Amino acid sequence: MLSGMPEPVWARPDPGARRPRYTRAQIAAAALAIADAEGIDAVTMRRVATALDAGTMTLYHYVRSKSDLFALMQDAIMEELLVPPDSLSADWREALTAIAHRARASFVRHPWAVRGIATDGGAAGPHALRHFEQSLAAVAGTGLPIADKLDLIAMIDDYVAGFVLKSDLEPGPEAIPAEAAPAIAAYLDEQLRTGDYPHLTELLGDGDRWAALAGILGSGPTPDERFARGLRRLLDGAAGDISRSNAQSARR
Amino acid sequence: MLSGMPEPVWARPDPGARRPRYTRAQIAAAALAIADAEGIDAVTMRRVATALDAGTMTLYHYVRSKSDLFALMQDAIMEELLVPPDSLSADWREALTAIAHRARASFVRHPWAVRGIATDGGAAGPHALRHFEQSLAAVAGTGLPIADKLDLIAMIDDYVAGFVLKSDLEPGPEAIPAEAAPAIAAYLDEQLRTGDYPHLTELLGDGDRWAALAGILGSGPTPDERFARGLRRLLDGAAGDISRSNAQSARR
DNA sequence: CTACATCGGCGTACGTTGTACTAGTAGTAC
DNA sequence: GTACTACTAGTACAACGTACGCCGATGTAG
Repeated sequence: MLSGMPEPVWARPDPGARRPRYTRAQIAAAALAIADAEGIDAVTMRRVATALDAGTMTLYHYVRSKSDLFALMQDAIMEELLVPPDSLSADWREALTAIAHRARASFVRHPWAVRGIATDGGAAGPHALRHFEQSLAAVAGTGLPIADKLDLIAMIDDYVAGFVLKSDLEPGPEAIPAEAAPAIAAYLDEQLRTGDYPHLTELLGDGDRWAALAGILGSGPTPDERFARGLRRLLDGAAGDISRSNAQSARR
Repeated sequence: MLSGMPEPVWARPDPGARRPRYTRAQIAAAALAIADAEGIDAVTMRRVATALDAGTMTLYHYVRSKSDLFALMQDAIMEELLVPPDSLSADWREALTAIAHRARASFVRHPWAVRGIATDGGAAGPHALRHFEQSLAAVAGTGLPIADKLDLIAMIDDYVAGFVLKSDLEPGPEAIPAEAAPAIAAYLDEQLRTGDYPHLTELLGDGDRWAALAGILGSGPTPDERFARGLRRLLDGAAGDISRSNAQSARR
């Protein structure tokens, strides 16, 4: 992802060079503002150009393609996702927890960024580098061999991405339009009546399945609690491995 | 997601009704074949219609929109992701592990399915229901209260999605075209020279950063091992919670 | 068998998208 | 001033999703 770089190189301008009217950062910021305000689908080349008061094709002197622009936007998100450097705890669990929470918050604020991760390389831009550096700093105190450190970092990143994608962004039953609910309820009843879903049937009971579902979902822990709990479990597991690993290397 | 249903209701055809030439399942299968062979971007309404030997607009008698077709494709994936019913272990850890591994394999085979999760509701189609039922069966033996069961299930789903998205699908350094490598290496060197990346510098050393990076990535555990390890950690954490929970309820 | 009613099939067309091509313009160095 | 070149941008095109509306096949009624 060469294009993840902040600016095209022009430290020594060629003779007769003309100063660009925009920076890549400006363009990314404009695209980001549109995405935040109207959704990622509203980000078209024409739209971004208009927002910048430029001709559409002018953008193509700053980005190679639309996915290039997208990579720029991703990197801007990676900046937002950085933890203020001084606030990073020396304790690796606290530090990783802080990083994870901040990352989740950023991705929830910009849902398209999560979905785009697999499309473009995520580790390319300079701010992604910084994020990685922060993660390295966080796990520095674990005493783990380097491969295990990287593994731990990746695991946290994976967990955050998965949680946001599946738990935070996946539309819940509340997103179902009211007029569609009866049809879905009938469909659910029909499926359950087949007898192929014993556990689901037990879960939802015999009465108003719709109300039962809402009740169960409403009574459980909040997403925040669930996120924290899952993270704690991962860190617990890692801590176990770490103490085992340290005990082993001390024994040697 | 009303449209997740397998067929439009026409048990009692209207007088003079004509029998449809296709089923929604056939259309989904055709779209899926294209997606697998040429990528999700190759799935256009025209392309799918051509594959079915139909006019483009004919599809719109079976699906309301393209995203509707997409939902159908998603549900087809959910079918592939089901564990053969009899092979589900009674041990909750084994059962969840089997489900997770199968899910990962399916998503890796069909990368677009992961990315689409947040776009359309994931829990809508009939096969998604079955997947949920299987998960419920898997955690039946935990003795957990229902809310915690659901939490555990969601946690596994989240982990799988995150791992596939970030670790399996994210293009690694090997995806970088050879001609771009020197430029990126130079950029990396430049960034490191700023001194803002002490841990990263330590990690990559002073010599050929590119080779160092490749060496580290190559020496670590394989993705399969990493997936299994993370899963084990999650389950370890959950097992700890379970034994605590059981001890507490026994004490009462 | 004929006539009718109905709905599946699909050709045409429109607005929108990303972006290739190309010509023009304006800022900088001499 | 002159020349160079990078920046700017208009036009154009292929491909997309899909609204609209006609046609004809097909099952039912008589």
